[in-house]
Amino acid sequence: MKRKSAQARRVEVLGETLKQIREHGMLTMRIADVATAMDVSPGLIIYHFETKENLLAEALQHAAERDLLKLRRVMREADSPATRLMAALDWYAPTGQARGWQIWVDAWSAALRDKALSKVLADLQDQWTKEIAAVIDEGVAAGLFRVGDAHDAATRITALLDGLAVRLLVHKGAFKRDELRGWLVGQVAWELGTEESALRSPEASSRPS
Amino acid sequence: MKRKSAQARRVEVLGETLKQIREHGMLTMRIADVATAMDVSPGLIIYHFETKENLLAEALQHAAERDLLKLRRVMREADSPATRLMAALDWYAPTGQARGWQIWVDAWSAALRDKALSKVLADLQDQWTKEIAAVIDEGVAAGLFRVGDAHDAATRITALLDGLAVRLLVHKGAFKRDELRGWLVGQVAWELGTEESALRSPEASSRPS
DNA sequence: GTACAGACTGAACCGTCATTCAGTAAGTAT
DNA sequence: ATACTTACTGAATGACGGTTCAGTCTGTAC
Repeated sequence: MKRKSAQARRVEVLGETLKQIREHGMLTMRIADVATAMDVSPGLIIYHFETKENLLAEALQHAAERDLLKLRRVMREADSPATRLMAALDWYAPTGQARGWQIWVDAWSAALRDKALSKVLADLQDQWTKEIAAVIDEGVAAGLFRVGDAHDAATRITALLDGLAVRLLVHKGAFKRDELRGWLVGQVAWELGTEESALRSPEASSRPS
Repeated sequence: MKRKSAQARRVEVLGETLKQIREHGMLTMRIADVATAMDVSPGLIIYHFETKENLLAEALQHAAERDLLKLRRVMREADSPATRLMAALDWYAPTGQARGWQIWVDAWSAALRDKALSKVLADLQDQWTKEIAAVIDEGVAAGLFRVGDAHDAATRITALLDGLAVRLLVHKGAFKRDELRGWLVGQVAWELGTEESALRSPEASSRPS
């Protein structure tokens, strides 16, 4: 078998662990499955992570960091506050089988009884909200948005998205994905005192002339 | 030991199961603990419910029915559409240790991999949304509210509440409980085209003269 | 090439439950 | 009283799966 540096192996294990969490759930996922999928022995996982609990915590942390990096990349690619904001929300919103979302719902539940996980989630939420609040502030500074408190508005907007996402996960037929999109646009327009047309689609506002 | 009718015993077991779920989580809760708490043998639980999976599904169903009854009772006690709506939302909102909420977050997570649970949750969500939509319609008929689609508005309002509740569960210090209340009032006022003062507090609108 | 560190194996171990089952006893009908 | 149903016991069972550990192997340093 191939040998790898501890660092590289750990990252590899974390990735496979996240896959297994998505497939089998955070608590019901088995170390043996992670090992099998990597064509490696169960002992190796414990060798690198000590305990399953530890593995899960590090996997979540890893996923959180990955998501935050991705969020920043997504936002960097848009060129105005309005498009940046919508790009972030569109990425956050559940799409397809909502791969990413399942992990966070599992995590919410597990975090109810695990302080370490709870900390990871709280930090993630804070970062997310701050990123969104920053774009809003940017829009306010540019005279595009009007808002009482950017951080509060960011909290409400992302909370609405969380709530709608969960509904869709639990009950696929509750509403359509583009209804969700439309509601989100309406909410943002209201929160930020701007025109829906400025948010409606990436194209619409990236060609303002 | 006391013998009871199967019916009575089942209800008793379901109640204790819900307590154990709140304390230890849906998946990690043990049948032995339910039995011990009831001063009864583990075999009894299986005797009445066949399997743990079955027990959990029935417990959730039981909780859902309990909550719906409670919701209707809460709403019946208020006397105008505005107070009825806010009474429902206030009861739904997480308070104190958010006892009720933990179960539903666990359930969301478990439902990702279990069709039976998923069905229970989907039905519960539908019922909830319909109840809220009905009050909104009532308000519209009375000329108090103005809204595009009552069911959609109800979905958005309850989704926002779900999202905010989860945030509070995960990160207690994210915001204050009365901030949540305030945001909710603002959202409802906007959705329904009414005055915040009509919703602000139960007293305010139950003494309209 | 020799030595060493540290990645890795995989079989065995062991605690933890859900579930089984043979038996007991409390109600009920006759 | 007698027979019968059905709630209930509690010790045994068996599967599952995280963790251990003694030993192997591989890359690297000298």
